[in-house]
Amino acid sequence: MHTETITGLTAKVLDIPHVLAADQFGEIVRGSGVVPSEFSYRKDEEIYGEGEPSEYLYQTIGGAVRTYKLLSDGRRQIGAFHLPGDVFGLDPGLEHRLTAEAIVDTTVRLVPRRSLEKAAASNAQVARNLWTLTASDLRHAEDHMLLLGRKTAIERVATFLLEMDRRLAKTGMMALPMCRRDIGDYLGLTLETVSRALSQLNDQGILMFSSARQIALRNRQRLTAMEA
Amino acid sequence: MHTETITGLTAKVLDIPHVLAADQFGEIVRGSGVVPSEFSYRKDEEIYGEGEPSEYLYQTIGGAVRTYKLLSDGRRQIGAFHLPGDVFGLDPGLEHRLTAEAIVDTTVRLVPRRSLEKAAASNAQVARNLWTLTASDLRHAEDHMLLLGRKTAIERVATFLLEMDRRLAKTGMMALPMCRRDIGDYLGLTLETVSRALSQLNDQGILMFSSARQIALRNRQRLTAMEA
DNA sequence: CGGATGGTTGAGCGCTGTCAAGTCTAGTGG
DNA sequence: CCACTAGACTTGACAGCGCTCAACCATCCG
Repeated sequence: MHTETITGLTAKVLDIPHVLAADQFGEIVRGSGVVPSEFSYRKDEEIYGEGEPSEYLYQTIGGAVRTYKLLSDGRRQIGAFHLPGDVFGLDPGLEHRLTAEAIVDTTVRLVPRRSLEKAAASNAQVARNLWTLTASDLRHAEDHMLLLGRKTAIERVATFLLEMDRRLAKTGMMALPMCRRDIGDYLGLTLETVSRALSQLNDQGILMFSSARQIALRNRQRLTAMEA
Repeated sequence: MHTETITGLTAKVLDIPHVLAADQFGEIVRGSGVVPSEFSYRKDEEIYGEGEPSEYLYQTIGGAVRTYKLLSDGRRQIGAFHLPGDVFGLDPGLEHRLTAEAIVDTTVRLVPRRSLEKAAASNAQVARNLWTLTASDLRHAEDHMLLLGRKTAIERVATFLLEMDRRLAKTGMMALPMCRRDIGDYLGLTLETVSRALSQLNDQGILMFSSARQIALRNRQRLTAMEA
């Protein structure tokens, strides 16, 4: 049964504050009467490209996804990381505005947009959930503009750590799926600057590495004070 | 009659590419059966504050509005400028996520959110228009994240000029309503850096000042090449 | 074991910020 | 009508944060 899986995810989604108060994807899927498919992507595989027709709405089940834009010379800005439970791919135009790639081997659930549009036309709750999902993305983007435009390197990294801690820390320890370059491209920094900031926080005892990507926050209060 | 005013605005709105293909505000208003009120604000007057309950949806009629976020020490990131025809204030949670202020003396049309919510519950077209408005904001925010995270100062200013030229140039000349500090806080730069970039573009013959805020682009092609 | 990928750290530089002085403009009152 | 003032803008000098380039180290996987 799907319900079991969906219910399992609901608890997870509730942990993600930027997805408001409910399992939007589950509600949308149930409201539209469509059975979602599952699909898997290998590490670094493209899920969809910027400019391609937007045909599906996705939910990450396992793994992690980055969505990004490129400048002509290759400079990259990652707009968001999509962790288990997160919904992505909802570009309510005809085309995707960012490229989506699997950061590690990733499984997603997906439903055709066409059936969502159809359901939204007659089911106000589905329409509202779709709107709320877009609004969540907007909220994140607004916060991220403040970070990119006005925060210093150490403040950006502090904000990033708190965001990831909130979203994927289970046992006080977080396992980052992305490399330093991805973090840099998310924060508008170089990978070296990210590395230096993390080392500095380690030296100050604010975090502890068990490996480069296994990080435990040891003092969230000081980190919160640093994010400005 | 309202229709006259609304029709007058429609032509204007069509000039703004990030508002898609229609006068969303007008359609929403008509679909909800509410008569919008008008209200005026003086230069630098606050329209709503971050964290306040979001009670109205606004459309700029005359003047200009900035929406921004602040860090605790006063650093400011302007998320968007709202020029005549633009809709703002649509934060689909309970609270506004940014502060809105009039940049110059400004007149807005406004409708209560409550009546929109009500209309959206039964009128799918109203719901879709609200969603589309939020999606337009998201698209702008995604583009702006790329600018803030990855573009150089001169590229940011070039992008800004092309955006403003597109949105408010009438006779090949644009009259900027905002000061250099506002531009800097929009582009993640200081006002001095903005001023230097504009001077440089002037020296290169890419633009021409008739006064500090009256600017004519003389070579859009070179400017487009500079925005990366 | 050896190579590849990812991460850390150092040295030096450059872009943009800071601080400051000077100019221009618009608005105000004499 | 003009002097005065305040705010906005420009420009210069200098400094510093974060980038570039480079070397080295760690980990993973064949």
